[in-house]
Amino acid sequence: MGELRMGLGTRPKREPTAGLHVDCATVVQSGIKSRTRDSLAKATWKTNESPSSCLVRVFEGNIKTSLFWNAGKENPSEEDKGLTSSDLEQFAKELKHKRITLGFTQADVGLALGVLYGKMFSQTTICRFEALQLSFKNMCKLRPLLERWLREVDTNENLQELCNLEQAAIQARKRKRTSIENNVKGTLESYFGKCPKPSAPEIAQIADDLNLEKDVVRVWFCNRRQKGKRNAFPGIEEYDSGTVQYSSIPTMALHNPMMPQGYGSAFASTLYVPQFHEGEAFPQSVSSSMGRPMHSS
DNA sequence: ATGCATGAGCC
DNA sequence: GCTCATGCATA
Repeated sequence: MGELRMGLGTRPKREPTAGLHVDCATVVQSGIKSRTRDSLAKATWKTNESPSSCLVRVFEGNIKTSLFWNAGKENPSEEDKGLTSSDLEQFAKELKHKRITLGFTQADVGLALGVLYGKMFSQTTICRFEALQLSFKNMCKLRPLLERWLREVDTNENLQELCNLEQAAIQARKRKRTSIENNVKGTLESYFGKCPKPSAPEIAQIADDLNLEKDVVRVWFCNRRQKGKRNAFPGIEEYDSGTVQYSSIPTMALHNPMMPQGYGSAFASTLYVPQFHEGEAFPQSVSSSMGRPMHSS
């Protein structure tokens, strides 16, 4: 059961290299794999086989498909290369449309990727993919997998059951989440406006001022920077870390003359803009006039 | 849908 | 100690 937890219960470790500690050769020889997708799940589901043993088998199948995934990684031709942002934009729409049409949730899709290809993703990631809120590179990387799901989901009636199975194996993992008050967030934003990359002492100072833990502040800045780059599809950046010109947060994200045409509304709408609240560091007008036009779904 | 957190990889 | 990909937890 230890192995099972490793594969399905715990967060998948960063990709290929150390992710799978099971002897793949052994698994490959077991000859279990592809039948999984056809009838195994449905059959075992109804035959009283314990979920765990069934899952072990599903997992074994995954290992082989993950080999496929790993192999694909060495073939960058399809990744960053031929993909344009409008390709991605269109694909994301198609994905979402089909997903909804077929009655799948974002979580279902993430789970399905795990079941089918051995690389599971969370609802969060699928959501961000659909909303084009991942980095360009990340989008390119995920697209092939989702594309395959798009094609295979039609011919795979057992998918839903497999997903249900897998879901049952996911145990609740506890993690803390600090909640930062809105006014404090506003202050952090203003600090960020002056300096998006504070040094350790500066972080300590800020933490002290705001009565937060240093780590919380550090992570907040990391996340804030990442958010600024999240939609950094070629040509778009919220701020230029090289040319020190941070001073007025709101304005920098405002008009972006460099916005490539292909990005259109979807990208503009996902470009992050700080949200300020009443009585905070920055005038409401700036952020509210900017808003996020149409957030689908 | 999004905020805060984690961890691998890198400098 | 940072970036980046990713996800739990929650609004």
